[in-house]
Amino acid sequence: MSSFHNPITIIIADDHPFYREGLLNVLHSNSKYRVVAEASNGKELIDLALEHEPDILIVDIGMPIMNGIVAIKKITALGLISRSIALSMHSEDTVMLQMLNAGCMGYLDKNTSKEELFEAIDSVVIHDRVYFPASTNSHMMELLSNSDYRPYPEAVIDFTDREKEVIGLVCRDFNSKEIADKLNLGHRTIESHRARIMERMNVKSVAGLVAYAYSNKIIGFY
Amino acid sequence: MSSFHNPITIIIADDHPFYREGLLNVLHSNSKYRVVAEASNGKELIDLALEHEPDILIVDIGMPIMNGIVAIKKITALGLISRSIALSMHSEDTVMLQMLNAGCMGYLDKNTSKEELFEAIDSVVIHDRVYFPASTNSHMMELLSNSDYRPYPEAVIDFTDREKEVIGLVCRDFNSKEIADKLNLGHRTIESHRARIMERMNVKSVAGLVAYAYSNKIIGFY
DNA sequence: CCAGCATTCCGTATATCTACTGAATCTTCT
DNA sequence: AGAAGATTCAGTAGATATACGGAATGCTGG
Repeated sequence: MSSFHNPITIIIADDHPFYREGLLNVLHSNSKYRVVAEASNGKELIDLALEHEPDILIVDIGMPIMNGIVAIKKITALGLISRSIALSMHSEDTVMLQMLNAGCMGYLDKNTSKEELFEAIDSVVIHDRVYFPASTNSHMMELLSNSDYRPYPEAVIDFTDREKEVIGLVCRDFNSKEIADKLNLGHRTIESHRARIMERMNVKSVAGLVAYAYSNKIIGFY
Repeated sequence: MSSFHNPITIIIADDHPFYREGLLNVLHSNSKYRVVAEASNGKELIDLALEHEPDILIVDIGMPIMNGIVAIKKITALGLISRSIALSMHSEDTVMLQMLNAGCMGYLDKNTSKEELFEAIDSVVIHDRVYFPASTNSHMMELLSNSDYRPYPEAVIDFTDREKEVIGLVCRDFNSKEIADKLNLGHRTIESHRARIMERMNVKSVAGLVAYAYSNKIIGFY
């Protein structure tokens, strides 16, 4: 059903050169695979994906400029490449759900093994099947069956500049009045922004807002 | 003044095998350096440091089980090794300050270059001088001179089990009453915990609490 | 056994946030 | 010019959180 090159062509995307080096090394050790390009952020990834049209993208979620989920979303939206595997740091289940929404077919913890990586690639490219590591899968099932669990709504929300500014200041422990003074605005305005942000994030309180911001790498980690 | 082996002996610590692989590769390419061990978490790092007593530790901050800062702190507390370089994801200045407290002599962004890594190692090991990348340094200066900036108090706070439990639930957007129900406690008890946690974190509100928890990887990222 | 700490609980008062609305500018895009 | 969205501001009410101070219980290591 699925057609692909031989060797399987791959683009890897990660903002850490050493991690890319490691990935590259591992993939290079197996002649079944060929890495045709490397990207260090989401924008680069889009350009390179358009240029090379590889069989699969192996994409780090947390990248500067444009994160992996947004990039994958845009690429799949272009109808270009339907196969990608996301790499994430902490097997965050919310991220996993976002990814599925974005159109990813596989998910790997960043501290995965060589064997699992190969298995994931083969599953997605050759067998055209989604791949999730057994461990995280069961963990997610558990979470999904837990009524307390409330996944974040969309894959990635495009917050406006002002919203991102407010999010950043909230995360830095400033209250509405302090933020208002800082931005020369009324505190009610800030509260409007906060309410709107929380509504869009689908969280109930400032705690959720900050957690969401960190989980989704919206803030620059001052 | 500073004595060291030839080649310079190194232990690297990172929870991601591929990142380790990349680091290893880069260091292996230069005969001046020799990696004598690899750790995938802070506890392992401590054991290996005791065993090998290398010239320098290159340590990722964000690792499971025990993070890099705690590990370095414990190792330096043992008077064993005084030289280490911390690797961090996002050039977070709060982390940088924590690291200095812990006794680190160098700091590198995880997406640093091969050249900068070598420069950092040589600076710390050979010249016995602290190393900070020019970019982050100026940025930090700017932050330090900014009256709004309030660094976190200690390097790492040992929160009690209950506190960590509460921190986790707060980060998951539950309010005091919900947490109380979940733990079968009074909501005032939870508020006491929150107050105590915030006091120790030296933050003013939930926002600061959650931000601190994420920045310091206290929570398990559910 | 005692000191120290973790854990639990609470009253009062104030600060801050959140919900629910509604609405006036301003920019941007078509 | 008109539509859509971003940004700004605000009233009212109620929910939550925070400050400040105090206290009882239980466990643990010296």
